Amino acid sequence: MGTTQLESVPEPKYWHLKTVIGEALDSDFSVGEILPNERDLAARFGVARATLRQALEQLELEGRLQRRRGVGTTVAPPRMGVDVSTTEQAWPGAGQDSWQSVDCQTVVPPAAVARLLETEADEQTHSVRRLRVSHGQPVAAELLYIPASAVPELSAIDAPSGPARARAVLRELQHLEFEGQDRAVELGSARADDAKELDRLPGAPVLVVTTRYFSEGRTAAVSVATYRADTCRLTFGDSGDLEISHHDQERRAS
Amino acid sequence: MGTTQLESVPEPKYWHLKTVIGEALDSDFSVGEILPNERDLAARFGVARATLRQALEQLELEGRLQRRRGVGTTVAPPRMGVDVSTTEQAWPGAGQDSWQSVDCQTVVPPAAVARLLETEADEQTHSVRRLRVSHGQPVAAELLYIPASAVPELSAIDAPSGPARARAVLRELQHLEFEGQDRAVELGSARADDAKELDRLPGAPVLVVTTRYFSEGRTAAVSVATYRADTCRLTFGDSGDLEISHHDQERRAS
DNA sequence: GAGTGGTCTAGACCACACG
DNA sequence: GTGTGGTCTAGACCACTCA
Repeated sequence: MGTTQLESVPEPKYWHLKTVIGEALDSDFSVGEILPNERDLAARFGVARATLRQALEQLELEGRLQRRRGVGTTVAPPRMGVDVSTTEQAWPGAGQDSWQSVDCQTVVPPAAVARLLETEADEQTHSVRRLRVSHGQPVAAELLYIPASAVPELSAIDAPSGPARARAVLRELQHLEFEGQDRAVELGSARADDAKELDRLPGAPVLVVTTRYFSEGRTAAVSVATYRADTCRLTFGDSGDLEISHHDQERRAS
Repeated sequence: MGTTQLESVPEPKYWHLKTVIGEALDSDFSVGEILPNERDLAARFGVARATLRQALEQLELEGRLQRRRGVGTTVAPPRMGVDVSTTEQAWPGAGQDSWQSVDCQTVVPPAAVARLLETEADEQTHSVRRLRVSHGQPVAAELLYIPASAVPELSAIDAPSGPARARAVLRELQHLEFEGQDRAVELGSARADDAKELDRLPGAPVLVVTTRYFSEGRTAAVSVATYRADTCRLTFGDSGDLEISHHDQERRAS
């Protein structure tokens, strides 16, 4: 009787909110503009703050919003394309590769890395910390693991740690014969140390790029690079100028 | 007096929980095993259910848990490696490429896709829907856009829609000269239609792979493929057997 | 119908940035 | 200090799966 339309599958409020706000971002806001605070927005839409936050979280995940504690919520610029192509086959640190070395230590790698390196679980590796900056922003933090046995000359390097040692280690790497590399991308959440380098909170979504470097028939190095998922689009090949946002997709006609 | 240790930066409860549960998963649970329900777990750890859920969400995001409404929470198997390398340069649908065609329609593409295709905003395109299945599970849903003007022969195909038309369209594509492709990966959230194909809830995190196909000096096709971020690790090159989980990384000695 | 995860509420307090 | 987003609580109800 009263129900003219049967809401067979009621859409969650936060999903509907996300759509509404997303459309508002397209039409009424420009990049960098600040949104009303969460309490006001929640009141305006007649929902609890937690529900409003669920919608904002999704929009942030899609790279459309940027939220900073103590500051506010702003409209994010389009994601920047970051080249991670494997076409330029070379050791990390070769030439000018947009990474800056931060530190180097000697550590026993985590089990997963040891497995990739095909070393004993407790074998020592050099661990180089690097940071990738693009357009003035940190976009990725990397840990590069090199088995001590792969480059014995490294034991001769003076500095026990620090950026100087990191650069020296990378320099030694170039002397090995490069036989290829291997890459994988998956979703992860930022560890505390990575989050700090990337200016994000721990647990922030990141794209984890794992690279294996081969030399002399074995795995000579493994790199685990965590890219900010909110601000980065990883590009392979010459698609650096590619300009697409997933949210721009719409439902096609049914 | 009473405070022997100053908790300078108290770790969020959900973060600590995530760590504790993560360790428990490694030591006390095996793949496929079901966890206690959320209400019991929350009570056991002495936190609100919302807080417990925040921890579980993170673990699910990292591919360590699988939650299904009405069923329960289970320990997820390691992510499967899905090859998306660009080394095998060819048109989509060529040979046996692990995709199955589902449907084909004639639509005006979303603005972002039109931009990639370098077509007018309202130009018609063929839109092929494909599904990728790996190890018996759907891992990706794709929409492939081909400007009507790029392959005029397509207007002669009989079927107005359906898988038969999809296959016919792909067959026509093979006749064009292949000049290269372009790929980008970014984080997104599943649209309602993709979520349904992937057996996930709308908004679930996905890895969006955008590919441009070039022919005769122009963009002849654009593919937008959304991969389940929880179950997939995208591999480039011959790293299909790569076995790493990000969570396996640990803090290195400071 | 019982049990599960998913959504939602209306509060509270905390950590942080900035003037 | 004030205002922001981040965390947390203790409930409630809903949608789904399965016996």
